Amino acid sequence: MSPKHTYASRLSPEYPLLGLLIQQPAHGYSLHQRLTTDLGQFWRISLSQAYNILKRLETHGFIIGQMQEHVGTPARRHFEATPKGVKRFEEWLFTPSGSSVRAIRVEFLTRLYFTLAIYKERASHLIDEQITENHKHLEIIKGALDLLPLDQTINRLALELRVRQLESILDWLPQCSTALG
Amino acid sequence: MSPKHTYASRLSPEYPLLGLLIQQPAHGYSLHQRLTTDLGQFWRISLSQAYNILKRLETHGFIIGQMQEHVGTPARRHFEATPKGVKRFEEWLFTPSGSSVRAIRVEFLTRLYFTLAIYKERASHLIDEQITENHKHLEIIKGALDLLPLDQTINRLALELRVRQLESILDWLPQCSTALG
DNA sequence: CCGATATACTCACTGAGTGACTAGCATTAT
DNA sequence: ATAATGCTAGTCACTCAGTGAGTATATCGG
Repeated sequence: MSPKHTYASRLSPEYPLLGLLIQQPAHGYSLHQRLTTDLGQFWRISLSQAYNILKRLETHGFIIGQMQEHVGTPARRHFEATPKGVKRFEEWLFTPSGSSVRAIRVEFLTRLYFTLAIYKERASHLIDEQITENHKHLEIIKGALDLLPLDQTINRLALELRVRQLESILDWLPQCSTALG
Repeated sequence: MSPKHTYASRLSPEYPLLGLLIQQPAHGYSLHQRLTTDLGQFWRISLSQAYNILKRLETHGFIIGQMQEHVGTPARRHFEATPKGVKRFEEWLFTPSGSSVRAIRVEFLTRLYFTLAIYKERASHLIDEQITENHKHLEIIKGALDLLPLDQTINRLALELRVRQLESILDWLPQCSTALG
């Protein structure tokens, strides 16, 4: 009955949606609105995709939805997270973000948002953790670049770009601390 | 018979695969190997995904594959691009890359690789075009940042990161010109 | 009363990406 | 000699990502 595998990567839009639902139960439409206003600079999903994800979260038992017979408005389903859903969300929230550029932009910022909202005292630790993680990652990339033959022009350019990107992230991360106070 | 829509975005792995096939016909396995060695720092797809894409390219008529009865080795299919496939690839190659971070890392570098390999004289134009495109994009992001209320903490952080990322790309782009000589 | 816009959601689809599986051949270790 | 390992070559069935068209009601200005 229940799906065998659940592939959803840590960057999946299912996590911000689940997190918002934990903060406040809602129906699909308003949930999507909250996502596009509160996290709109790094989460942009269509309304229908939001509904797709809600459907999946429900079949996995992470949320439950019930019809709300509010007279005068179109029928709508009110969703809230189950304990299982809360557990899933918190497990995600407490596992370190990847250090790829995309992971920082999307995964780390999302985790920072919810950490600030729910577990504010952990936020500064989250940032520090990410800084050391990125330093490590930067060294690895630099090492790979050293090993790459000089005639691998395009691959070298790609790595040099990643080095610059990671350095600029490391410049930016301390700025996140200003969001704490 | 033929599919109604073809959504494949400009960042789709179908383009590097198609491009490599145009350069040199091959069977799936060796094609995948070429991708992971020649473009491996920005294209990482699994073998089965490569086969998925080859299958799609074939049903769309962009490539054709025929069994190769080479005795002594397992049966394998030899693919080559059709004129329709070449047309599709070149249309993609000549439309400007997006200026998102991901588009630069993946789409622009891929286009640069094939431009250097096939139309070397266009490469410097490609780079200049991308530089002006990114300058424009940077101004747009900066404008959006100015308009964003100060209390939109997370969204502002996201935009500030994008500004830094775009600036570091603009530092990096001139370096690509060294690949020309 | 009419049309535009906002609310609220469904459906069918293409495309991205994974992981388990099959199978032949070659090399290496025992 | 043979058993184990690993490379070559590919298939299959699946989940997840994301789009676009379509449905239907409510609200509000003119």
